[in-house]
Order: sequence, then C-alpha cells, then structure tokens
Amino acid sequence: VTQSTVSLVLTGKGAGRVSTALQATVRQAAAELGYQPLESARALRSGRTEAIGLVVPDITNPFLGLVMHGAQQAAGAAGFAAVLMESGRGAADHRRAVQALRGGLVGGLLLFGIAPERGADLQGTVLIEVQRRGTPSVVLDSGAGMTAAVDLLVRAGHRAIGYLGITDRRWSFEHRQRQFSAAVQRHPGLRAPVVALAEDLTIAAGAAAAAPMLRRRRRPTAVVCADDILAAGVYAAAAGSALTIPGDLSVVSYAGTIVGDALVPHVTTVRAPAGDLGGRAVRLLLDRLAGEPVPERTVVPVTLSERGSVGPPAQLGPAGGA
Amino acid sequence: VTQSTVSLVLTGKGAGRVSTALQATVRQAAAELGYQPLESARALRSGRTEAIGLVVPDITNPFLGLVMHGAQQAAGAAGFAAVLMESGRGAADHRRAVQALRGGLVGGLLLFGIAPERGADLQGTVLIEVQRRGTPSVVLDSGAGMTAAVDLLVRAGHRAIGYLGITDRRWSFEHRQRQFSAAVQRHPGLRAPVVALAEDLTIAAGAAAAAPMLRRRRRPTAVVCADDILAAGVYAAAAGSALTIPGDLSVVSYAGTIVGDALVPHVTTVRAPAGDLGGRAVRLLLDRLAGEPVPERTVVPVTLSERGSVGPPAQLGPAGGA
DNA sequence: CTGAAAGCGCTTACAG
DNA sequence: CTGAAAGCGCTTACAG
Repeated sequence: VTQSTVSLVLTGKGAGRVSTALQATVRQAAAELGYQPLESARALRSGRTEAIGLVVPDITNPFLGLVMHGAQQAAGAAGFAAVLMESGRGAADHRRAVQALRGGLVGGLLLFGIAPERGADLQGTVLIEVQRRGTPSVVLDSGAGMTAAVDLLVRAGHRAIGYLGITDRRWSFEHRQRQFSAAVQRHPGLRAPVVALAEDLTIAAGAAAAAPMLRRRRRPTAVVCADDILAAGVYAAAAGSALTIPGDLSVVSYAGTIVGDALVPHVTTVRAPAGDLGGRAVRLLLDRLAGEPVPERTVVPVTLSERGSVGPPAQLGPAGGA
Repeated sequence: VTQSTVSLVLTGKGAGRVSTALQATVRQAAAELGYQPLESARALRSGRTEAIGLVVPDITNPFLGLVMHGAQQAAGAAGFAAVLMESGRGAADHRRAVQALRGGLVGGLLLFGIAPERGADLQGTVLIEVQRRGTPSVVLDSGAGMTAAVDLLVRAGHRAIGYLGITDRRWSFEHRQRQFSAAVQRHPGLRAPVVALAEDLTIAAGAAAAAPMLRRRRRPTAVVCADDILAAGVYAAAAGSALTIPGDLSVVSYAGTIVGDALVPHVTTVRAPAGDLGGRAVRLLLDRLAGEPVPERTVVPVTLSERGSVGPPAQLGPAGGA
C-alpha cells in the first residue's frame, strides 16, 4: 500500500478511486498504529490551513467569553482549530493578526468588536459587533433590544430614564447608545435622558460614572446600561446612595452574562445570544474561505429577559434631592 | 542573495555567518516586500511548532478567563501562538488535544484543571490546578488561602462556619475543601462545619445548595465558598431568606473574579493571581519543551482581600430558626 | 482501481 | 562569509 493510497483514504477522497475493502484496511491500520498526519506537511502541500484566528480585545470580558465559546464550538465542529489572539484595541494588535494570516498560521480571522485600521486588508476576515463597508459582519439587533428596554420601562411608568455607557467610542457601544436615544425619542412624554459614560468597562468605573447621576436633584427613576458590567456598577452606586433596586431605582442591562446573574435582584436584561453570535460568525468565515458568497450584514435577534430589577418609579421625595 | 542567506538572517542565526551589512539589506528588503515566512514550511522542516494548546474545560468561567489571559500573554511574549481547545471534562476531549499534539499542530499542552486519563501520555504537558505524579503542575496555595479565610472569620467571632463547594470531585475543588477542613480543625472551639455542595458551578446551583444551609435551625453565621460563582449563589439565597450580608451572614469567597466584584457588598475573597498562574504554567511548559528541567510542583501564593462581606456573627434569635 | 513522481517553502548541514 | 543541494511529510496530478 503506497503513500498516496493512504492519503486518498484518510482525506476522504478515496470514493471511486480506492476499493471499499482497501479503505477499511487502511483506516484500521491507521487507527492501530495511531497514525496522525503531520499538520504542517498537509498545510504546506495543500496551501490550506484548518485554523482560524479569534482576535479578541479582552479575554476576561464575560460577554466575549460567551462569544468565543460559540465560535470555538462552531470551528471545532468544522474541524478547524481556533487560535486565540488577544489584541487590546490597538491597530498594532490587528497587524499581528494579519501577519499570522499571511504566515499561513491561520486561514481566516474573526475580529471581535475591533475596528481594523482604515485601509487594512480584510480578506479572509469576518467582523463581530463592528461594521465596515465591504466586509461581512455579524451584529446584534440593538435597535430592537433598546426599544424593548425603553418600552418596558415606559410601561412600568417611568418618565425619567438615564443611560450608562462608556466613553470609548467602539462601534458596539456607540451603536447601543444611538439606538437607546432613538427608542427614547419614540416616546414624546419622556424627559430628555441623562447620559453618563464610564471611563472603562469595569464595575468600578461604572459605579463612579453612575454615582453623580443618582445624586442629581431630579435623578432618573430608571437606568439602561450598555453592559452587565456597567449594571453592576449601578448596583454598587445605588447601594452607596442607599437606594434600593427596584424600589428606588429600576435597572435594565444589556448582555446576559454571569455578571448580571450575580446581581441581587437579578438584573432585567436585553439578552444577546452570544454563543450564537460567535457560531454564526465562524460559519460565515468558513463559507467565505471556501469562496462562497456571504451576506455583508447578519443581524442576530435579541430578547428581553425580565427579572427582578424593574418596578414602578419611586416617588421622588427629599431622598431624591441633592 | 540566496534563500539560505535570507533564512539565516531572518531566523537570527546569521551572527558570524552573514556580514552585518548584508543582514541589514536582507531585513530591509523583507520588510519592504512584506515577506512573511510560511509557518507550515518552517514547522515541517524544523520539526518544531511555535504554538501551544490551551485545554480549557469551560471558556466562560471567569476565573479560567483570567488564567487564559495570563497564559496567552506569556505565550505571545515568547513568540508562541495559543490554540484554544475547549474540552469539557471528559477523557475524549483530552484525547483530541493529544491528537493535535501528535499532529504537530501544537508543540505542547496546558491542561486547565483537567485530570487526564490514567496512563495518558503527558509528554509536553503542564497541568494547572491539578496534580499528577511525574507531570509538572502549577497550583494555588489553597492551604494558606483557606487558613487565612477561616482565621479571619474566627477573629471576627464566628464559631459556626459553613462551606459551599461542588459535588464534582475535580482536584481543585476537592483540594480547597480538604484545606478548609484542615483550617477549621486548627481551631478547637469551632463547631463542626456544615458542608453544602452545589450540583454545578453556577449561581443557580450555588443558591439551591446554600438555601437549606441558611434555613437550618442552627445555621452557620459565616460561609466560606470555593468559588466566586458559589458566593454569588449564597448572596442570592441569603436575599431569599431575608438575611443581610454581613449583618446576618458573613461570606468569604475564593478566586477574585469580576463575579465577586459584582456582589454588593463586594465579597471578601481569597484572591488567586490567576493571570500569574497561567503565565507561570506557560513558562514552565516552554522550558520543558526546550528540554530544560522543570520542578514538578509550583505553588502560587494567594492573598486575602478583605472587603465588605465579613462582620461579627449575628445573634441567632427566632429569625435563625427553621 | 493503484502506484511512482513531483513539489509545496522552508531550514540546515555542507562545500567552496 | 556565501551559495548549491537535500529533504521534512504530505497531496495531487499523472501514468499504468
């Protein structure tokens, strides 16, 4: 039995070329000997690498963890390895990923919420929660999400709804904020929302940004947060101002991570199907690598998960004053 | 200029073989042309792969996220790629990782809290928070951590200290529980601790396991948790029993993740330097791959981070009864 | 249906 | 100090 026969059988191209009996023999022998084709040789000869790069700004972010999970599973199901590339948000970091792509270490790149440099080569790339003309991207339906959040609060009786986002202008957060504003404007009776921005996507920064908002003379009776981490900051700030949730303050969050589950009461949240987001992005990427046409924009629906953090608005007495 | 000269220069083996002037010329030309050596060819010829596999049971676990972060950074600093291999806890999953190792996709494996099959080949492997004779491992100093936790509670006046772990007998959690017991036994005045075990490492399972403990006639006045996620469960269960923290119940946790930070008040926690844990494991692995001798056991110290969840024991009146 | 041969792009002894 | 040559282990036309 020659090398080529083995290769044909093991790559599954033996149909109609190698007899079924021989195929079985080869497979069995391979299994017994524990034969494992050398990936580098296969890649060198075939010119294809069965690996994709997951370019993530911050592995520790619980939401990104869920997205990575979905992406890794989808990649594995297709026989692809997932190479983790933690990047930070800088252009230099993206450049390293592109280098890995050109070096053939990975066949494609998944960019998680990272805006690539203008003019960067985005061949073999799919974006998650970022948009760029001409490059396929998968994004959450934040318009529907923010509308659902605001509508819920309005139905509960709130007229003064605040917003907590972050100062960083990354696409995902800018988009959420814009969609929140649009949702508010659809309700003419609402007060113009107070917007607070945290310096970082951390609980401490969220609390620091939320605290002044909660100490205002006419403070909002409800706050919509762009992320569970920020919601945790609001909970901390509320405790600092001796405000109870949802008695004195209602909170709606955006993400659906374990951080929101840790809060007491569990935060009502716009739940993004993070794993699905990652899985879809991987499948788009693999399609793109296979030369198939892929849609430029895939929108993933979100759902509102009502839990314990929304109630009727507090009667603002002296306790609400500055 | 021939191929070999370029190779010599770019791999840094040109010293004393290629003139400095030529080296500079080659480097500049490579930079201008954007030349990037093909990884597969390099790996095939040299027989070495500059990638390691991160075998993680659950990417979404915030503590493992921190460990992965440290591991990825350390690998990147050494010019190694990190291939993410989400495994679950099964033996089959480890087998897939070993296959990737034999296929040369990665040169070594980092096993995160996963006990490999008995008799498995652990060449080129380093373990994190697991131990196995003959294989290098990096573990937390949970003995010191649990001692610090119990000592703090005893100093605060507690005599009835409960423990919340998980039913799964994975090494890390078994070890923590054992060390907790040992720490308690060092204080003769303490009541035998009530131990509750959650079915899963989730907030809901933690709450479900903690609730009966908190409803006991002589309930513990303090609880030590094996993980921040379980502590979040205790917070939820306490709220369900209308117990305040730390007024009615003190809580000490173990990890130091964002989940503990999300709790109000922030949970007092045995803080494990997760990133450092991952970084050290990577450096050990790279040393091992380079053929250098590495210690079989590396113990990483932990620190107690005192925050708002510990106070003096509650006076148990009728409120504490069943 | 099966086998012999070329060649992917590097690295690494080796000869000059 | 530099260049010509072999070969890593596969896959893939191609000939039989």
